[in-house]
Amino acid sequence: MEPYRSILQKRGYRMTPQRIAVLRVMAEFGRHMTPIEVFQQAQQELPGMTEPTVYRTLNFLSEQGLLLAAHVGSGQFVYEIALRDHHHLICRECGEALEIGHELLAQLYENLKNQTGFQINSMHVTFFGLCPGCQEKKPSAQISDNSSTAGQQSG
Amino acid sequence: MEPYRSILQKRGYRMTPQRIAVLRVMAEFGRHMTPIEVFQQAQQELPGMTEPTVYRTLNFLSEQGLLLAAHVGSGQFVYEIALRDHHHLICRECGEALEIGHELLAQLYENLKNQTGFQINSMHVTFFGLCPGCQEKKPSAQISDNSSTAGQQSG
DNA sequence: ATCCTTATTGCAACTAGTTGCAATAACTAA
DNA sequence: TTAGTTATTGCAACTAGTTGCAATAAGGAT
Ligand SMILES: [Mn+2]
Ligand SMILES: [Mn+2]
Ligand SMILES: [Zn+2]
Ligand SMILES: [Zn+2]
Repeated sequence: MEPYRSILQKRGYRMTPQRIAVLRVMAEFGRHMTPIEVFQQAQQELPGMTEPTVYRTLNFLSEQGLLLAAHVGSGQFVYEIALRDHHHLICRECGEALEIGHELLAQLYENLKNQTGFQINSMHVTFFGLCPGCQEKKPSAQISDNSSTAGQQSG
Repeated sequence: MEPYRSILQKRGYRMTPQRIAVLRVMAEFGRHMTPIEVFQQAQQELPGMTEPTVYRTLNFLSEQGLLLAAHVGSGQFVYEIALRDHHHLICRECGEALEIGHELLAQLYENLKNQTGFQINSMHVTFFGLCPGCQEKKPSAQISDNSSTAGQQSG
């Protein structure tokens, strides 16, 4: 926990029991968690803790790079402890999820840098589509109906 | 509006005054809008319309590919009429936003298909980073502090 | 050890978004 | 046209997430 403390202090922020509780929970579980889940767990670590503080803490720690945030599926926000840069592929049909390393996006980010000047640093992107299994079941609605007026599904 | 109607009907859904109102608003404004904005505008088109219906309609039309959804900045969901496939680059520092065509991501999606089998169809992805201007002001915190424990900011 | 500055919290009230369910009304088919 | 099926809506209650502000306490300095 002390490394986290020094990171924050160097930037003029403070380490608090509430932030420790959240970091502890995130480190212990090591997976995507909703704010509500974090709140429930953090309350066990630190009984007095309130909901607004959890939301603010999750947001703050994400900004500081200690946590990763992501939208998965139905627009719910989830968080996880930041250890390795990675991204996610999720099947719109069955929900199957796959984790991929950042290497696969490195070239894209470099191209974007060259063509737009933007230095992209999104290290936890979620892509949606169809998993191999669900592609078979669906007769690839690629060109058939959408083409005229509409584009494609959301991201 | 009739083309939209036939798209939905072919899939077993119905065109309603509420859906027409939302589509009208989205087509008229032609930009990213929050659900609340859409609600206020749609109410003018169709006075009786309620909030839950707007949320459900936005979600439904996104699933059907008639609208695009995206998360921009502070986790707020925005929608826009689906005309052309595109993505967004947003500066974390000053908020500057840039639109890019899908061609820039096509190669990535092809690589993902080859390496994972997933057929990605996210046609409205938002990437965060630093615009050219803000890169100068910030001494590129690339390696300096984050490296040991933490990863990078959220996406 | 004590004081001081101000980042951070808790509270309470608020806004945003979701859900179950009965009533409504598109569309289909006679 | 009319009747029937059921997708969709409105309502109301609910859950999720945000915000202003005064009270608290972390960490630097003495
Ligand atoms: Mn993840
Ligand atoms: Mn857009
Ligand atoms: Zn699948
Ligand atoms: Zn900028």
